[in-house]
Amino acid sequence: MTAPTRRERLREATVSEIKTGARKLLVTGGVEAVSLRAIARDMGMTAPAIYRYFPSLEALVTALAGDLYDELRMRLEAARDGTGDDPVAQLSAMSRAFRAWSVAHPAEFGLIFGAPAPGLDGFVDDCTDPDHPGARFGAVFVQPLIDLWHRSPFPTPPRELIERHLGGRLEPLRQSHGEVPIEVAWAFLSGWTRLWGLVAMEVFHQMDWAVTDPEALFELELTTFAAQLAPRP
Amino acid sequence: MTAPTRRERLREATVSEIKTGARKLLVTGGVEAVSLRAIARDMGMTAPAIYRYFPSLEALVTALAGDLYDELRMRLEAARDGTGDDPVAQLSAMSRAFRAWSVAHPAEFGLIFGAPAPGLDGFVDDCTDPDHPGARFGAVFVQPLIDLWHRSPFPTPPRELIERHLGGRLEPLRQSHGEVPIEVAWAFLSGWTRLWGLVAMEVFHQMDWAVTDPEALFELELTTFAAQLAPRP
DNA sequence: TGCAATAGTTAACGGCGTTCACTCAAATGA
DNA sequence: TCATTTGAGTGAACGCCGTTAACTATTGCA
Repeated sequence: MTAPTRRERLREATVSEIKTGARKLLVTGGVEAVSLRAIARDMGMTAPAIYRYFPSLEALVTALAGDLYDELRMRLEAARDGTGDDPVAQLSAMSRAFRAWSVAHPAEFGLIFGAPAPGLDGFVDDCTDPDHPGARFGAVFVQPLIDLWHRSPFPTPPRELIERHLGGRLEPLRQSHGEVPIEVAWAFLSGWTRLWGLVAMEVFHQMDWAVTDPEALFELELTTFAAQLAPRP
Repeated sequence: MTAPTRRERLREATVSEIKTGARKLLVTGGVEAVSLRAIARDMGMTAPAIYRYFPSLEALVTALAGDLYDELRMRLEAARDGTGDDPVAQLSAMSRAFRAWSVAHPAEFGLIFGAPAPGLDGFVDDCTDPDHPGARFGAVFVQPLIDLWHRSPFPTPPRELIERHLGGRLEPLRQSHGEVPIEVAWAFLSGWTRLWGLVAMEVFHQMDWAVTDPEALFELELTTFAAQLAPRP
């Protein structure tokens, strides 16, 4: 581990300048506005120069997506750490932070959570690797659920029903977290799906036709979902 | 209302040939593979000719999206009509049909339910119009829920909680269906969000890292959700 | 028969990703 | 110190793309 040379520092700076330019284009014009020529133009360079840093536009977008996962994950961790040690409160804070970031950054949300561009399939497929930014992100929700389960088990569908449907099909999830009770695995999947669906529908404007204040619906759903995590009677 | 002239018939045929070509490209290469030049090439035409039928590529894609909404809605209606008159059974059948179509047509799903392309914002915004294909689609789920509610009310969050959060914010939904009890409006939003989220996560490969058999998870969620629609004890 | 509308063409403009051959400055090593 | 290698960046080119403009040929109708 040696100190970075001058060249490495310059290179690093250029890489992040490219990413910054790409993100600016992403925000202002959507993913299809991200072009090597536009990035280079904004940097006072020519497009082929970027190939010294990324092998293709697609690779650049993939790298950007990874950064966005990390940024979002850190927001959630901050929200969690800024809350007491009640798992339900932590999960609520994380859910609000997730929605807040997503609503504030719709283009970025669309990039990492929307329909995968044909070329990005490789990126999302590799999510099986626990070091993948996407997997690291998802994992943030698992630990509080495990804590909550051990503290006061919440109601779930009957264990044998979960077993029957998901029995051997959760290896990926369990591998990344060691001992995950199957009820917790179910709760994670069910809860993350609901959270993601609610936020994605808002960000993608899929419920404008029915609701004028998506945040109100979000808070209502969060309230009822948190109530379902209360200990069984 | 007069019979279509010969010219109108030819024009109609060309329009649908264009759409067919566009869909083929959508399926094989994703939305970004849909190009006027490729469509025209496949038809033995030149690209500018398409401008006699659609004012822009974006307009063509928007028209295609409308067709897809209609196609999907008709699948759901067929599933509903092929089931008895038990609303819960109808809703289950419709949910399965929704997942089946979506999984079988990921590119089409991505077009109508994914991140709206910057230019398509107008399309999704106009969903407020009840004649919009998207609104007509969503409406299919509402009637069975109303029937069910009148037959045997299902458990919901306390009415005053719904009122407080969603009180005046459901005009669009209520306008399109006249008398919709607020509990039904909540159930629709909550249920549709869960269904959409679950299917979208599968189609967008957002849960490959955790689950190997998405259909199993879907059936489990469907089972538990249907159970929640049982009459209150 | 003649006129107007329609469907199609070619050519062109500017933008895009990407490749190739090239230049020039910076780091390296004898 | 000086030659050499490495790396960053340029400009031209290829083949895509959407879109516009000017133009031609055909169809339908009065």
